[in-house]
Amino acid sequence: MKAGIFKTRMDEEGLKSTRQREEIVKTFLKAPGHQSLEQIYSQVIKTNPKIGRITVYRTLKLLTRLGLAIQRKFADGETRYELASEGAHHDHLICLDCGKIIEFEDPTIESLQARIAQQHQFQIFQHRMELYGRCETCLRKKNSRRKKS
Amino acid sequence: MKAGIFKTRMDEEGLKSTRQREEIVKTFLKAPGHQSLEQIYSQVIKTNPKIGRITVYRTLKLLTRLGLAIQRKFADGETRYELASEGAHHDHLICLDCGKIIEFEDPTIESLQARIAQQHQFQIFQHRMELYGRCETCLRKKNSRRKKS
DNA sequence: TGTTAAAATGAAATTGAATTTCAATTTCAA
DNA sequence: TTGAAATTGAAATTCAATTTCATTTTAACA
Repeated sequence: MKAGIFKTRMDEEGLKSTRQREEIVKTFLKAPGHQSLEQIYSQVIKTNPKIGRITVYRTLKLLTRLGLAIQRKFADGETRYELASEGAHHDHLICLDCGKIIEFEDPTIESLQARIAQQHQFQIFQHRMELYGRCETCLRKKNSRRKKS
Repeated sequence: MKAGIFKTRMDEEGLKSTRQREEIVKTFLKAPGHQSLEQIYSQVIKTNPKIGRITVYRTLKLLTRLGLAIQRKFADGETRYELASEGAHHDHLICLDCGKIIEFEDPTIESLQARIAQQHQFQIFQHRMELYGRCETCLRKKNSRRKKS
């Protein structure tokens, strides 16, 4: 997503573009991934310490409403936001040691969904799949530590 | 799970069995499924209005620690508890209209997990898969309503 | 059976994330 | 430039969940 789309969508909704919103959006775009509200906020105040946490909350919520951001809640409870454009529909691998979040897409999930839906006569709108474990880096670290001790 | 196991596990941990705990556990066992803290609490006070919400919270947390209950957080944000014994590893279908939660197990999820893990060199400990949509009953209701209007 | 240390209870206070309120400020269309 | 409408941000509020702490209960032991 380019910053321009944000302004266009704002216009469409009759909303106003402010300095604060522009800075928050710019910060959000600069560091993609799955950022928590606190992470975004702490980045924003580096540029402009006058912007309040409240405005960051509101702006991210606004981006979500406009369809430009997606809100995610993983098992750790923290609310995170990611760019809506980052791949149509992906799921997540989460490292329980370092917190790294990796996106993945797997075509077989779709057919799996379809089968489950049919079995239970459900109409599926969306899904959530998260795999929790240990990433390659943390796995190596742990193994080398074990050898030493 | 039988109520007896609870006492045995309590003994093992050096914990004390109290009237309140017994009533909370009995209530929890009586209505299996995926109950929210509030649902359990409102059932408990029907039997004994003197039991506080705090004790219900603590007891469910205790059951989780003992491995007898499992805590779940779905997209609606409410914390729910289910019996640990209800099938080793299952996932959930959630109706967005009526809130009904259906459990399912699918063997292909395991192989899917294994493939993703290998691709990303992850070691998977656990997963979470939730399908959100509309259940058969609500689907029928919606269709019949549409025909009438 | 009585005593007592350890554990549990429950009311109130606290926490922490997120939201609402409201007066002051800013934006933008006319 | 002006003014209505929207936005901002501090403070207050909400809401679930947790912690604190004085009181009560439990169960092990004398």
